Amino acid sequence: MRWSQTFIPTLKEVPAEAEIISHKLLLRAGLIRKLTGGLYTFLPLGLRALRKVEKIVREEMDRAGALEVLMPALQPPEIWQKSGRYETAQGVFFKVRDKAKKEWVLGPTHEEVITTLVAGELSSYRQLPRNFYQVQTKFRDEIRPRFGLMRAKEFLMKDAYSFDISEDAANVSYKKMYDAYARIFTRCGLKTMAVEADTGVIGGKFSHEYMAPAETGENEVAYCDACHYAANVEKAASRVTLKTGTTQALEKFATPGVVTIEALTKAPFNVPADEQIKTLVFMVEGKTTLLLLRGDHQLNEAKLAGTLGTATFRPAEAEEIYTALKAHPGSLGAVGVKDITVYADESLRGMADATTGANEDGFHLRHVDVARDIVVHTWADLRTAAAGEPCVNCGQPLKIRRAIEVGHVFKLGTKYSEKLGALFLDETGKQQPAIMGCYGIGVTRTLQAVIEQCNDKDGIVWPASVAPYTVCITPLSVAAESPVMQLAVKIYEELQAKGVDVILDDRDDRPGVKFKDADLVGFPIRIGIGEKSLAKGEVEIKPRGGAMLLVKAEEAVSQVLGQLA
RNA sequence: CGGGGCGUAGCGUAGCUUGGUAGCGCGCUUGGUUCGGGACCAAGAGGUCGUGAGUUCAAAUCUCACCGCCCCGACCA
Repeated sequence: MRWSQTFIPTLKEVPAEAEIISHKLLLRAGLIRKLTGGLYTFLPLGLRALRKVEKIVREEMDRAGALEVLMPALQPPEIWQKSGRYETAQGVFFKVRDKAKKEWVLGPTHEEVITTLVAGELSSYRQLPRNFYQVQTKFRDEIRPRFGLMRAKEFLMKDAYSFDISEDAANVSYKKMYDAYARIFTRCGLKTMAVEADTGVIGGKFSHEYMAPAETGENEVAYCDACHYAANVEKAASRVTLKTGTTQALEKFATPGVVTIEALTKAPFNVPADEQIKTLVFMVEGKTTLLLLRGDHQLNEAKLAGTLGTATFRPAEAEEIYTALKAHPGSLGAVGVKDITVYADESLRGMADATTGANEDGFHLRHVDVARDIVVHTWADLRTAAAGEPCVNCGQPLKIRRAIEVGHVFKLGTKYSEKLGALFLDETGKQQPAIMGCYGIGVTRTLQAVIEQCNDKDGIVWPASVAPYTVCITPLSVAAESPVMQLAVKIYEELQAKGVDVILDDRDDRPGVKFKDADLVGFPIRIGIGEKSLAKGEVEIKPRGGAMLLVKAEEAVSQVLGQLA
């Protein structure tokens, strides 16, 4: 491609709408343009890079034995009613109506469609396992689209769905996808880590997320360098360091005006936060519920949802709290509480000599022995793991870093196959629901994650595998009869003949403009051809972010091919 | 939806407090000089100042409503 014949609208200045580096570079390098919030047009260069990510995804999915299909983006609400997600996924749908006023939904995901297909087409264990995938536009009415392609209303996703006859077989399918994902991201030049994840509203038994570490990521990952434990903080566990003390008689003491953990740590009380019990009041499906945590710990709502088996809960209002405990927040406790369900975090098990609210405004209790003084209905892991806490596996301190979720693999089980009738006959002639897995990669998000990880002060530094063009030839004179341009065209044609994606910057611009643009867009290799070096029979080969190499003109093509190999 | 910020030419912005001819840089057009890291000179084109009401002799500027965008939180690939 000749630069003058394509469309690469680079920007010197950063559009005000962009906050993070990858979003700025997507706009500045002329890869995308915004139509409106959360909706973007891919320009020729951006589309080329996107297609390269897609190609890698397809190759690895095919290699893993998945079969490509293409499902409708427009879906009937009936299948969502069948699965039960018409209600639970309510918030994400874009809905449309046809001429007859019938409602349709734009697909946010395709479990319902694929399971309906399989229900009709597969009926014997002999036909399984099967794994279908597609690369398709998804529509989600995101609460808050942001960061360009990172979270958009419409985005390109690779989704795959596996169907198996047994748990063991399903685990094999899961592992295949898990491994394929690692290869996909590695080939895209993206550093990722697979972490244990919460399954959320999709449901299912377990899942892993592929996380691309980046300061601007929307997720936090807890991980251990010593044993390679890694989990989304929504899911991450840490070991408990037991705080025990001597058991003495309960004692109520006055704490006028003290309504925070923090205040109680100060003089004259001096009670360390990790010796306090934090009492939270939640309304769980309409029922008042107490949650107990150590004073220095934070509630993890994803874990709470998992423990409760429902996501229908909220912090109680002030009046509800007073009605239940006859005290206001800051003086709450669970000592002596009856008739209210109490959930306690594991870190409190066996705790003694603790301090907690007395359920009387202005008073706390000390010398609390949890086992002796509090009736706990359910013990569970309810706290958010924090950096420095001991790893559940090996006890070494956990670290926490931010990351971008680029892929997610789920072991689903039979939730959808049962509801939508994806049943098969086993060897004994017995009807069984297929065991499913589902697997997603945000293709557009992956592209942006690559840019977020691969850039410097001058622009993008593309991995060759996903660069829109791998080589940019920059002749400093573009007059057709000039030796510089003639050599440029010759090298251009030779590289094209070798199947290299090459762009020839034939614009009649000053060298500085061309160099800056090439750096901004970030082509992996730039071949500079100017009169000075050509006088010595040499051309410049400049890897993006690497050192320039002077080579004989006739060796340029083989040099470049060697570098790309 | 809650909290915060912002809408002025394709992009980045000044002007708004204290109402009175809409300004600058980049980009764009034409001509000339330049030509190895975002050139220079000259002449131009381009604006319903987000929209609608209101106050006023007069509104980018003051008031109200609405719309849109960005950031923080809940959601997710």
